[in-house]
Amino acid sequence: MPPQPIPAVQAHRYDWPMSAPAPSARRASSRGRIDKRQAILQAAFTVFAAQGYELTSVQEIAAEANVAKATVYSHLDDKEQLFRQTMATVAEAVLADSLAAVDRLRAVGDDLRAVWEDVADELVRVCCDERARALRSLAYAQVARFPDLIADVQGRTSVRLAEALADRIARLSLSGRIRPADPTCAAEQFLALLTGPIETRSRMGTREIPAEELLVVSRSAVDTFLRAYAADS
Amino acid sequence: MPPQPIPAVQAHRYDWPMSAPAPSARRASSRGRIDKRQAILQAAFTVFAAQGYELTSVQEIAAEANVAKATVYSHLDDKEQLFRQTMATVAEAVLADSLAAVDRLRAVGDDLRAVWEDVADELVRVCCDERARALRSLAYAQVARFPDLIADVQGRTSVRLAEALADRIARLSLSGRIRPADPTCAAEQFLALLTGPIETRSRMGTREIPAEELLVVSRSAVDTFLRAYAADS
Amino acid sequence: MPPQPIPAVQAHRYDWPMSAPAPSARRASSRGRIDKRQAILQAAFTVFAAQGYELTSVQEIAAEANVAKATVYSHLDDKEQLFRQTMATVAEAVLADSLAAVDRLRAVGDDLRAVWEDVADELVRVCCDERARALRSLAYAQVARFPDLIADVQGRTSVRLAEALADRIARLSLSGRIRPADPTCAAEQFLALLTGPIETRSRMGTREIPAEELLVVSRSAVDTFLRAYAADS
Amino acid sequence: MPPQPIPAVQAHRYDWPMSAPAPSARRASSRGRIDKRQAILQAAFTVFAAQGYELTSVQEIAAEANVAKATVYSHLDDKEQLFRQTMATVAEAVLADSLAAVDRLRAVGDDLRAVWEDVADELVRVCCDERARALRSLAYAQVARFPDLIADVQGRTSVRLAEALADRIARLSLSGRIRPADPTCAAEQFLALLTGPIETRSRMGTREIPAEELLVVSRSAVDTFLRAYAADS
DNA sequence: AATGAATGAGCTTTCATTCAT
DNA sequence: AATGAATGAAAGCTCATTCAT
Repeated sequence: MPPQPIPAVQAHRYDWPMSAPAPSARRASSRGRIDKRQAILQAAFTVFAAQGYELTSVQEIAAEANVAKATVYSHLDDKEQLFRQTMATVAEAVLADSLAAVDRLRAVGDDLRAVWEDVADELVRVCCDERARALRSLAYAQVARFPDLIADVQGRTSVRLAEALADRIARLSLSGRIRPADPTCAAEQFLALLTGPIETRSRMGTREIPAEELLVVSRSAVDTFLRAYAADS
Repeated sequence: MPPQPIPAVQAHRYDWPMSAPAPSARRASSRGRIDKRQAILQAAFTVFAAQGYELTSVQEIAAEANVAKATVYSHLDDKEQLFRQTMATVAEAVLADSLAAVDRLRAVGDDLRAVWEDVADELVRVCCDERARALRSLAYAQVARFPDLIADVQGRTSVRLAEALADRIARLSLSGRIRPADPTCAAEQFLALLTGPIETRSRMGTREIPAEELLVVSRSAVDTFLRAYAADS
Repeated sequence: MPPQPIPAVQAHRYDWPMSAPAPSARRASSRGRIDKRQAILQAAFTVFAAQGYELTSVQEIAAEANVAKATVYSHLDDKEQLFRQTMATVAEAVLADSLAAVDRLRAVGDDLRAVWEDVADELVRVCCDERARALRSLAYAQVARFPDLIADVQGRTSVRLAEALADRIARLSLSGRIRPADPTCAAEQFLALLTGPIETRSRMGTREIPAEELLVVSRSAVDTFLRAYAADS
Repeated sequence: MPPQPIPAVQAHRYDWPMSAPAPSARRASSRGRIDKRQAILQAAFTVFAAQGYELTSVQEIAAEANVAKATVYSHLDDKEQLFRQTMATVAEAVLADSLAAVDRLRAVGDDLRAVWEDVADELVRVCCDERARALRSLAYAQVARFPDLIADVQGRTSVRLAEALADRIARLSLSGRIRPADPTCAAEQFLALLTGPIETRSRMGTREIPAEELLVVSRSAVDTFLRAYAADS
């Protein structure tokens, strides 16, 4: 009888691009080791996202990554480090996508509303993304166990996102498209108008939000935001 | 040597009023049993709030409630029910406070802004309340384990709160103080403007928000809300 | 929430006649107490028989007897005494029935075989009786826990039955119907021929033996017994 | 201070030969694992036999096998499987011995009685064997908890033994040494004549039967059996 | 470097038993 | 006498982690 035949977890699998070093820079064996570490981290996020931190055993992660349990420990110190590394890696990836959405505000044409709607739609897409939702959910869930982790994850995501958005708003303010106001506060409110209703309506990810409902939320957010912050034309 | 000398948990203690039946309605012994059940639920919330569901052992709850572990099991079926009952009870209490805040919108005087600021301040107080924060946090954290619980808790708190708020907004709309708009959407946005920034700034409750910062958030929320929804005077 | 609402056990219920004292000999209240003790013992045997000693909780017995758990303890010292008393009481009842069957050998007519077949059938009936089977089964099952109990139960049943049977055989031997042989040994063998195959075929009571199969066993036992022990006519 | 200093169980220790695979067929490490599994099963039988299923804790089995409790669980799924595997393994071993005894009937010389006495003595030896007794006793005792186990154990022991014996009787019948009769019934009765009195006299294993008493039982069984079944010479 | 095997520590849950009313 | 309530003690089981191969 094989000792622990853990079945593979039924869940989304998350693969993300790594900032891969140049292939020639490292020997093949070293490369293989990095690949395995990579595989373990991805497996870890897949399983953590599906089951949460506590309900996930290291055994399950090892099975998902097709390695032995001890191999996981040879790459990451313990379950805590495994979790932290996983979260950091995913947070980085989510942030990149979010920033890309905000960057669309760098080129604002005549139609101010159109651009904001575009950004809002894109951010909604990122917010509803399984990966982003799982990331937030995991971070929130572990506040009691790893109180510092939340700052870390939020620092890498919401905060930097809000800052980037505030930058755009400041520029729009200078160019007279947005009325004079604290850009940080405005950015914070825009994100709140967008994500707040979505979190509520999705019941923290346990309910699927229909596309048209998402659109309503997105449009309403932009509408309220522009009513409050658009410069009087 | 007592076998399990669990030290008392260092944490806030939460006592909430129960909808107490008339004292004469029950015999003393029955009353005593209810009191003990009450004590167990309060102890449970105290410890759960401080440590989270998984890190909390039933033993610790028993110690906090000054009863034997088996006594806990004689009142609540198992750890899961203990958690659910605790959450339900606290959610009810939080909801009552929130609704009281919103009720202030029933009597709106000349100064529309003044009333909304009053409501906002009161809701912020409830939002930053340790008890409410812990409730949300615990619910979020257990999405993976008890997916239905989140709907239950949100149903008893955010959703009913938003409905009550929407009712007020609808009346204000009819009386011409708020411009015609979907009251549900408006209520949802008002709450998002209030709680979103607070959750972010408090780092999900791991950081204390200074009073003046809270005031800024509250005032900004009202300002944006009224800019977007106040009837053109 | 009532603490332990144990559902009644789905099982045969065993009521047996008690050697009732004369009604006038005791006060009514005392009579009630005896009745309750009686009810507890019967309930105990019902539940023990259905579930075995270990899987039966005192709570279940109390529920079956419609009394509180503590009441059981006020009548019987502890679970062990409860079990022993129950077993002794039932053993007495079973023995009475068995002895009645053997008594039919007191009046042997011309047809020796007919009488033995009658006795065999009657004993088979007692052997397959749920009550007798449960008694043996419970005693066997607790050899490890109560090693002396088995002697007690066997002493009150098989041994005294074998003795009674040996008495009859001795008389038949004297009267020339049975060949000279050790009556004890003969009695023992007759019972073995009867009960051995039945225990095996019933898989210790887990399988129902069809009536015709029982008849075969019974007839075969008598046949073999008479071939070995009937006097040469 | 070790937390669980379980003392070793005072009891017979049962080692039985395993159908060992060729040593070269497996790697040393795998061999080691099998050895340990073997040790655990033997320890389990030792402790189960001494204390019964319910009074035996997995902890005690682990101690007897000189492994940690968790190691037991890594080899066998849970206490139930541990018990079933143990019983199956021992049943197989007991059966082998019993069949060997019956095989002596393949070569019947002139003296029919002598062969049967030889077989009877050998079977009595197997029946009184601590190991066989414990096996039956454990199976009987767990009828309530594992109703199917009894069929399994009896299937592997009594039933197959009776069949083998019936085969021999059939051949003896064909060769005219045993009178024409149902061989199955005859086999069943022979075993009943042998084991019935022994179980009764040994008080289900709680009393040691003196050697001369065993001889009486054995001789009487053969005598009665041959009187009933030997062909008229 | 990778892994099979083993383990220490801990947690949930049950239950016989006692005690105050 | 009867009972609701409370509890001490123990058992089954899991899992993160280590170590020899």
